[in-house]
Amino acid sequence: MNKRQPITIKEVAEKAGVSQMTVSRVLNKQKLVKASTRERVEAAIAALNYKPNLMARGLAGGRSKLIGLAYYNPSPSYLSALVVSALKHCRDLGHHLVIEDLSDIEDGLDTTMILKRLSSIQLDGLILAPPLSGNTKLLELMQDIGIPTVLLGSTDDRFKQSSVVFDDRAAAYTMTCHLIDLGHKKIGFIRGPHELPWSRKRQEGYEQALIDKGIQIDKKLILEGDFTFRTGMHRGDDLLELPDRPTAIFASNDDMAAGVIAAAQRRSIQIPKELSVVGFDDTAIAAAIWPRLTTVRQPIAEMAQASVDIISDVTAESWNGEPVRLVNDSIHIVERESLAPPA
Amino acid sequence: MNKRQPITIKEVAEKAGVSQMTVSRVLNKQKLVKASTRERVEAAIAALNYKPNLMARGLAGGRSKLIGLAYYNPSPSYLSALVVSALKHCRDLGHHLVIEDLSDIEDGLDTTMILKRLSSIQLDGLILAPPLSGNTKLLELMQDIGIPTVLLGSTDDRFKQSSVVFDDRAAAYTMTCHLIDLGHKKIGFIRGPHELPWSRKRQEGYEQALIDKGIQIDKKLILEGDFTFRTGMHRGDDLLELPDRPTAIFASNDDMAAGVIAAAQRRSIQIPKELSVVGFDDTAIAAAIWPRLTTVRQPIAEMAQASVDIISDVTAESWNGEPVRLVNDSIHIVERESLAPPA
DNA sequence: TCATTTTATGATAGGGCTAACATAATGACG
DNA sequence: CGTCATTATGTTAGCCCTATCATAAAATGA
Repeated sequence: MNKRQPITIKEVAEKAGVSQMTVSRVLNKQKLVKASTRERVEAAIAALNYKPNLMARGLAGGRSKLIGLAYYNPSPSYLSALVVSALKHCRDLGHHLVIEDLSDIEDGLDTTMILKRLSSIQLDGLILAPPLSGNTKLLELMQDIGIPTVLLGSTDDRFKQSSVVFDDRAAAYTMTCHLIDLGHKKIGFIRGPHELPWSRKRQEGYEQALIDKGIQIDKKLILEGDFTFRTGMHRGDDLLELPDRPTAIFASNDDMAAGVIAAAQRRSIQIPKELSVVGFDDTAIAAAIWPRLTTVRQPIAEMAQASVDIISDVTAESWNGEPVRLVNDSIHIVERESLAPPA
Repeated sequence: MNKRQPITIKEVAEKAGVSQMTVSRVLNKQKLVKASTRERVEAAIAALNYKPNLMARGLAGGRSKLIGLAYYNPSPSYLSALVVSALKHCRDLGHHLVIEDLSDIEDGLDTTMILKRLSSIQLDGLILAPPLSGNTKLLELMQDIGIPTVLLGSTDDRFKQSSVVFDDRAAAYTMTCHLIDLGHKKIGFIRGPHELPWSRKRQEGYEQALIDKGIQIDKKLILEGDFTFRTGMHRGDDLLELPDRPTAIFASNDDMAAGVIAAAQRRSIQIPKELSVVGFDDTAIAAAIWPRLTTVRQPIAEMAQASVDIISDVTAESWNGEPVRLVNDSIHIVERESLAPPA
């Protein structure tokens, strides 16, 4: 039928007996259209089944309705939580999501490549997922290109960029206190890579809790992983081989916690009877192993949604130019089966 | 510096002392440019750090460099494997990936909504991930709009659409034979939802293997799950409660296999000593539990890549109009720790 | 009532690029 | 050296929409 030749704004205008501009105004929900005219135009749009051409819009107006989401070596569960939520919200707001994988951009940071990709596509804004949001050079670059950027999980006051962060420190603090309140005194901690700010934040929360509860920090109980299952298992092995092994292990993400559980199960250590294991993030894997992980929920979906909102707002004309900084402070411990008082 | 006003093709043309069209031809890698001219233009592009404007390109040429990837209620690991791989390949080919979540499109299939979203964005092509690729109504719709579509994991000869499929039947057959060859005779099977073609295919493979090896099919050993960890655990419980319980369980995806392992561990059944468990897909979870899952690898990454290739080719002018149908027949069993000969 | 503000609509001009055709330069060959 | 094919480049006209400014209509007020 009318498939080959898409309807254009011109035809709608004719059908409604108005100018293209009026149709455009209706489409963009501007105020200056009489109610009766608006209705007529909307009827014409519906009748012709008209859909505005994004490309033309982007070209003419400068706004593309395209939001970028860039990441770097993501954990699958984190990525999909992020993508799914961002996507849902994009759709609600009439945007589209363009995913950019910057994984093979080395620390050398191939500026040319990134620039080429990002600046040719006229994104309305860009969401930088961790750990990209901690990459100063990249932030600088974005500031230069002038794409409105939202940093996820990290802020940097040197740049005028919006951000949505989670209080990692407080979350880790809360979880550690929870462990201590249950009676644990020897709590192993597996931190993330030292170069990532949230690794540090989580460790700080852990240490502060120990201090506040009057427990000596034992450096032997603090090991570093890289947020993967594999290193979680290795560091778990290390902790379990200690002559006086911990009664609980707090891994600073779920993948590593799953690794610790695997390590314990290989040694036939009963969880949670002989060893408690807790994680961080509440990603899909937390509920997909047995015993299921007790973990701190990181509100990934909410944060993704907030990021999309910010870009949507920043793109709007009413924006005052100030970066938006959101802190999500909903700390919630998801109780499952991997945690119990010490024997 | 030169950030506010992006460089346009015009400036490049001036700098190189040629017409815009020649620059355009260089950009689009057409043949009809003299080598010396091409070099001059390329130098100008590099010098000015010019990046073509996608929107303008899409508007003028009809090709947007945008490839859509639509899904419905994905498993996180499958989704991220898909996205990451499709993305990588898109980048290599200079495309961008626009993700579309059709999850809340009910079976009623809100045509208007989908149309509105998909047809306004001028996608060069659309990849339909399972189970969308099995949705006849949707396929019909796509055919009508005329977007080149690639079906992932499913074909439908009624439509002239390309597809990339995996031989689920053969893979399940191979795995089942492998179990039997190890000495297993009572093999439980947890199938997927009956409405999905690949659920059926996998079950057929399982049953055919039993038949070929002269083992009676026992319907009590075949249960249905919905590809989630949760139902895997429940059906695992069911199988393990059987008076004469199986020595091996073949779950038709990894999430369900993980559920079976959890169920066994709760009953202190040793894996693989007392029970072997195998999965299907080789997604991230297979290596993120202990014991790690022996599973059939589904080449998600390769298939995603192939899909992108197809769209890229179909978009090219040289295309002959025929749908491309690819079958990936690289069946590979990933041996890990969850499988052993029966006690 | 007419001047003045406010509100609603229209006309025009691109935005950056490519398709399609037109032209110019080059080469082949009798 | 002219003819014709071939290859290389240029010109022009849009693609579909929105910004901007201009105009028209309605509302306000003295």
